[in-house]
Amino acid sequence: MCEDELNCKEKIRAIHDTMDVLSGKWKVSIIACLCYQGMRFSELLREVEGISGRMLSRELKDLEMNKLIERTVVDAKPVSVFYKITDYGASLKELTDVIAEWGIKHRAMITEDFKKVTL
Amino acid sequence: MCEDELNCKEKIRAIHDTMDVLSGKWKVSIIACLCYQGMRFSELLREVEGISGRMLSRELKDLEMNKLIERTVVDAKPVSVFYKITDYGASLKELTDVIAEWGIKHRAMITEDFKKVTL
DNA sequence: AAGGGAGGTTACATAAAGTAACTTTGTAAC
DNA sequence: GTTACAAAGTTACTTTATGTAACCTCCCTT
Repeated sequence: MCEDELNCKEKIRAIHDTMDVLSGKWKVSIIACLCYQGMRFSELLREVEGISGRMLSRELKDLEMNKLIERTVVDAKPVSVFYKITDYGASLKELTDVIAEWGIKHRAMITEDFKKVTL
Repeated sequence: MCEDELNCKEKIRAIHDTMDVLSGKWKVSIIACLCYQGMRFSELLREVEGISGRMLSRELKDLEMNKLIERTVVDAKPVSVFYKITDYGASLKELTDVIAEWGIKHRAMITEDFKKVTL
């Protein structure tokens, strides 16, 4: 499956397929976070800055349905819930890396522009 | 700037930075499309399946404001408007490639699963 | 002069996301 | 023993984003 063979419409269909699974502004972040290590609901809430409990709850359900993450209820004294990436979910790591890399370059560029304007 | 040095929060911030620019479900597709070749409004409308004129118009404005694409009015007999990717926008090509590649693998997997269920 | 394409915009309707308060179970603090 | 607080959500309500359809102007063809 050579990427160069893709024509424009095929590529756009493939992009839509990915976007359907990763819809919304939080899923990529959650996946990236769980690629570092599995963690609990409240830990995710702290790591994924800005997300609300309501959205995190929904997004985790979606991701679980798509078999990208796994939910385990840990029967400890105060019951806790552990989320971890599946092998399939881990196949998105390259995607999160590339997105993060661009974000870093972009921030650097914006910061440069800002300096120029204020000099 | 080595990606391995990124901790979880830094990576998530970088992802948010990218997502802010690429917000909504159409921008990645539009960028991918214009990475193939510049084209007119009506051509984009045909290539990016499912998008409405209203959304295409908005998304193109956003992308132009972020200097990812360039808008040129061609003073032909019926005036036409040409959109092309900027050098900066072209820096997103790898991102669109990776997203498209995952979409292809994902579709293949879904199709496999479907076969198993219906056998 | 009627119809159609190009490049949009406007008004209205629905879906997704954000905010804040509330629940339940359990543990620790006063 | 009764606040008080954490975990993991849910519910009700508000705001924003997206979708649908009709409409507009300019020019061209039939």
